[in-house]
Amino acid sequence: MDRRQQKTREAIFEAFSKLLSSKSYTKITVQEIIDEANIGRSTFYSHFETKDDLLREMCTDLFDHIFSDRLDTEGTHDFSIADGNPNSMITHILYHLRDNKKNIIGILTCESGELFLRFFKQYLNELIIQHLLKDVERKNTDVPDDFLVHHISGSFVEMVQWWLKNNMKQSPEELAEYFSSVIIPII
Amino acid sequence: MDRRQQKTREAIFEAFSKLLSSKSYTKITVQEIIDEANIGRSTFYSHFETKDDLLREMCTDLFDHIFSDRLDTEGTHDFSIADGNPNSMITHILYHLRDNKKNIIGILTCESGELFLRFFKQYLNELIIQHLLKDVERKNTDVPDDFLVHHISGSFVEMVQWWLKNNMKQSPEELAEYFSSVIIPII
DNA sequence: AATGTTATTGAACAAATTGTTCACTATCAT
DNA sequence: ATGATAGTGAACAATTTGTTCAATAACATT
Repeated sequence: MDRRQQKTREAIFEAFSKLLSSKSYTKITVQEIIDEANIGRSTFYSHFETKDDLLREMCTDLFDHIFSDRLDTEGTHDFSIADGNPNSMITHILYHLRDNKKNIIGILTCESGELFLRFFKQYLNELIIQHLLKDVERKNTDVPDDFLVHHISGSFVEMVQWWLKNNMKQSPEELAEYFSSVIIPII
Repeated sequence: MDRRQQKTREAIFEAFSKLLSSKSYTKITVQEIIDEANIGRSTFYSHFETKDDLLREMCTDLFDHIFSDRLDTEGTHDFSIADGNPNSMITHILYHLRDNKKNIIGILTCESGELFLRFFKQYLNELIIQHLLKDVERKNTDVPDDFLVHHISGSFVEMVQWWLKNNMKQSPEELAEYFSSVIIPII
C-alpha cells in the first residue's frame, strides 16, 4: 500500500475517532472529518464511499485485530484467544477493548453502535461456537443451541457496554469472573 | 387534546412507521414523513422538534403502554406485569411486542435501535429491581447487584431481538421458559 | 537521476435537506 | 356566532452530499 494512502487513511481514522469523542456519529459530517483530517474532499471519497463505509472499515480493522490469533503474544497481557480457556479468551478481549486507541465509547453511545455491536456479536458467535460449545456435553437441554449462543454473545456485549459506560472500574480478570458466574451454570 | 392535533400526530406516527418498514431510520427524511403523512411542513415542526424527537415520543408512548399496569386486563392475554410472577411478566411484555402496530423491527434493525433499546432497558431495569430482586435471598453472591440487573435486562433485550429477527417463531410462553432457564439458576 | 504511475488537491457543481417565518385558512369548543 | 387554536404552503438561507476534472505532488523502479 502506498505510503500516501496509509497516511491519509490513518488521518481520516484519527479525525473520525477524535470527532466521536465530542459528538455523536449522526451529527458528524463528512465535511468535519475532512477538515479535521486536513485532506481534500475528493481524497476522502476516493478512500471511502460514505461515512457508513468508513465506520465499517474501522470496525473490521479493530475486530480483525482483536480476534486474530497471531497477535496474541505481542500484547500487554498473557491471555490468548487460542488456548481454549474461556476466562482467558474473555480477558484477552477485554484487555484489547480497554487499551484500544479508537474511541469505542464514542462509537457505542450513539447511533453507530448498531453497526459496531453487529460486528462484535458476529465475531463472538463464531468464537463461542468454535470454542465454548464444541466438545462440551451440555446439561441444560431446555434451550436450543442457537438461543444459547445468542444469549452468551448478547450477554457479553451487554456486559462490555455496562463496563465501558462505568469507566471500566473492574479489572478484565474480575469481569471474566462475573461473566463465568452467570454463564457457566446455564450451559 | 384537540382532535386536529390527534389526527396529525397519528398520521405522522403512521407515516413514520410505514417508512421504517422499507428503509432505515437515518435514510428517512423529514420531507418523506411529511409527504407520506400528507401534512404541511410547518405542521410537522410544530409537533416535533426533530426526527429524533419523533422517535423518542413514539418510544415513550409504546413503553408507557406496555409497562403500565392499568392496561393489563384489556389485552388479548391473561398475563400481567403486576402479579409478580416472572414468567407472567415476561409473557405480558412479549405479547405486547408481538401484537404491536408500530414497526419495531424497522426501529431495531437500523441506527435508531440505540434509542429504542435504551428505553427498553430502562423500563426493564426498574421492573427487575422492583419485582425480581426484591425480597429474594440471592444465592449467587459472586456478582454485584448492579451487574446482575444489567445482565438480566441486557439478556432480555438481546433475546427479543433474536426473536423478532427470526420472525417470532416461538410462542411468548416458550420464550419465557427459555429465559427463565438461563436466568433463574444464576440469581 | 529520470520516468511513468498513482495519490492528492481544490474548486466548482447540482441536488437535496433542514429548520424557520408568515400571512392565510380551516377547524375547534363554548 | 365567535374568539382561540391548529394547519397550510410557499419562500428562505444555510448545510450537506457526492461527483467531476485538470493541475500538482509523491511514489516506485530502473
